Amino acid sequence: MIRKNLTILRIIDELAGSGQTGHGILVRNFHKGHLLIGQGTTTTNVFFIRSGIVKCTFSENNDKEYILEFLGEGQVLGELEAITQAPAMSSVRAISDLAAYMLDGSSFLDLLRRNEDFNRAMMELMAVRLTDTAQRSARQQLNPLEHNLTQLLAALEYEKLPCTKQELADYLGITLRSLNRMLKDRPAHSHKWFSN
Amino acid sequence: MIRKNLTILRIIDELAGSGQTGHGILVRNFHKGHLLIGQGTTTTNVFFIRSGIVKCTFSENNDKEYILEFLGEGQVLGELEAITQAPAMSSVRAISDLAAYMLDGSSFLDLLRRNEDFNRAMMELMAVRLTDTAQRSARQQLNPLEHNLTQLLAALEYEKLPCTKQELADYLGITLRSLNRMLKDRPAHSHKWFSN
DNA sequence: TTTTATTTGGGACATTTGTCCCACCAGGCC
DNA sequence: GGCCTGGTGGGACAAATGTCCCAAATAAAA
Repeated sequence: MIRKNLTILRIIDELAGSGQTGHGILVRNFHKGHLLIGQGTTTTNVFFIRSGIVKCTFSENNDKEYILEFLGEGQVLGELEAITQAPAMSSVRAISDLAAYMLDGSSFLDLLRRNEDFNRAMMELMAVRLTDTAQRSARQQLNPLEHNLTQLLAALEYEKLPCTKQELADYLGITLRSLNRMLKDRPAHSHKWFSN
Repeated sequence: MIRKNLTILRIIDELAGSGQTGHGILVRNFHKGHLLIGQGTTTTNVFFIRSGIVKCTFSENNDKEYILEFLGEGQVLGELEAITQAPAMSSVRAISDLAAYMLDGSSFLDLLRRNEDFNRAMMELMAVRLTDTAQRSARQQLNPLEHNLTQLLAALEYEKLPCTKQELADYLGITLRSLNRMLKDRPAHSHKWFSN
């Protein structure tokens, strides 16, 4: 549900600590709600989450928005844009206070080229993301909402994701109204997941 | 619509031709309908399409199936499984006669490690696939079907994809009945896209 | 050619989902 | 307190989608 990647985090931790320059890796803090990347804009930075959670969203008619994924500890932001040299495909916003490493795109590409372990780790990260993204997309189409909702609620029970109902609906790709309806008609389940 | 990647194809073409061994790269032909990778099975091979088209599908209750993407010239199959060492996340089936390069997983990983150009090209390929997959997923949720259908038909007009209506429906994540309905109620458009 | 599947096209009805609208509650602010 | 704003919960109706079922056209097999 909330994607993480401790391998990458460990590598970056070490790199940031070593050498005087820390390989151009900075540490920055952002407060909840801060927009790290705006869909369609040209970002030059790559981030690595130390702590906190962000949501990646995509919108088209800009009235509705779809949540692609929630990223947590060790996850990378802006790599796709750095690699393809294209404007950001999605927006990324902190939904909790955030601590992250930050470095510019060219340094990131350098790292990819020179550090074999890092290269390997990024390759795996992208492969996993790709399978996860594809699977979620497929499941969302194949199963009735009822089923997807059940899965989601189960995942949320121990992930304490600080998000609103609207965000849950956006994640499921449905309207808030539909979400409420399903929660209501749900057999005697405790939806006390909203610990926020 | 049909993903391709000439850069990769060029690299593999050269590799396959050089050296006596051709770096362990074989050329194989498959006929339409052949299953190259079965969801859930453990594949050890990686393929590079020389010509022809395949469809990648995912199914859960195995009665319905969702089409993740159509891959053509230069595209790679089985890389995700080789990289993550996990069983195949989707099935891949030829929907036209096919010619492809083939090599085993460990050779592929070697290539990734030793050949910088190849590494770079694969990195880009995965990044592009990731953005495309995510975007398609998002669009499918955000827009009404009517809109998605229009897009799809437009793409098909010059891509002459040899697939059935059922497959189109599977790609859109809807039932065949729904697809027919939309095609019928469609303003005076010529859906003569079925040149097959 | 006859027979058998596969593919395609659609009617009728049940279900699901969206849209519009209203109401309640809690926290921050004047 | 009163006043806003954002999050929440749900009624009523319209629109979209699925399910079941049947029929014609086309392709494949005998």
